[in-house]
Amino acid sequence: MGTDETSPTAHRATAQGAAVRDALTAQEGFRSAQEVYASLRADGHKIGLSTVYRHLQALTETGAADVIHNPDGETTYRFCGDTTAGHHHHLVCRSCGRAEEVAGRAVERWADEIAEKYGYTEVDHTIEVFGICHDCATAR
Amino acid sequence: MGTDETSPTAHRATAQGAAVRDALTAQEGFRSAQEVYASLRADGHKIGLSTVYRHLQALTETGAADVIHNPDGETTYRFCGDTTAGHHHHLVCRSCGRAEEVAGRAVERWADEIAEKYGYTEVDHTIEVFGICHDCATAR
DNA sequence: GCCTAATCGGGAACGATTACCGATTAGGCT
DNA sequence: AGCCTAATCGGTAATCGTTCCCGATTAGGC
Repeated sequence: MGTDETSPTAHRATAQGAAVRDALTAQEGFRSAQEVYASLRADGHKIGLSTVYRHLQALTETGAADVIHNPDGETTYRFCGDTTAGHHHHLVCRSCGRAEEVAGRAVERWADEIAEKYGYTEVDHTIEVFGICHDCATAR
Repeated sequence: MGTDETSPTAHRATAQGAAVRDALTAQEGFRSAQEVYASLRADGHKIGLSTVYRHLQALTETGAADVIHNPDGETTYRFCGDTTAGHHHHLVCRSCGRAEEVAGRAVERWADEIAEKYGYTEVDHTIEVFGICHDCATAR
């Protein structure tokens, strides 16, 4: 029912739009717009940086991609197959960029509780967990 | 106990260093380097932008200031009187910038748990809660 | 095929932050 | 008190990521 309306992304189907989505799908972890752009060019795609940003934002808006700002303040994107997944957070590997989606009902509750305790409303939050995944750890 | 070693900040006591710290202390919420710079200039201080950044970073390194990246990716600083306070998070008002320090043992535990569950080590996390404080809410 | 509007993409513009480096200044020493 | 040296300052240029602009290109309905 009321999920899909006309076309996947938005209006016209373009090669560039597909390329950006593919580039994101092709890899596990979070990647910056610049990285996506670089890898597309490396693959021989004719695409502009502006276009990459444009599509990345579009994907974000439709919920097809997750965004996080890493500790350095860089904006990174990751494909999120399940548009209906709704709210969730990430456990991101600092070394390889790979990420696990984690639900964490407990944190949501905690956030709501302290917000209420201090009388804050319209609450929202940023929660990301960074670490070194098992593979990267053993690889040392 | 073994906290303070020689002098408060680092080396020489300078007027600019004090000015930056004062500017930060003077207000409750998180403020960007640019804002601190602007308010210092507005107060008639002769200080350079580079210097503001320098001191802000110094304060951060000594733990005298907390840093967070707001959802827009801006880096903001806040004076943290208690250097021994250790790890904590913030409940920040989106409207006035004011913030409450919250401990949240529960979240720490949650973060550690999921990290362990997925086999991640050297775990660290970013947790900030944003909302509208009571004052700002009623002011509408 | 043609036409029109949406999408591209290169480069300029932008805002935040860092780097550079000569000028200034704190403060130990005499 | 005055001097000397090294640390700090601060203006400007450089960097980096991201957005804006606008003429060129292209999808796709007719």
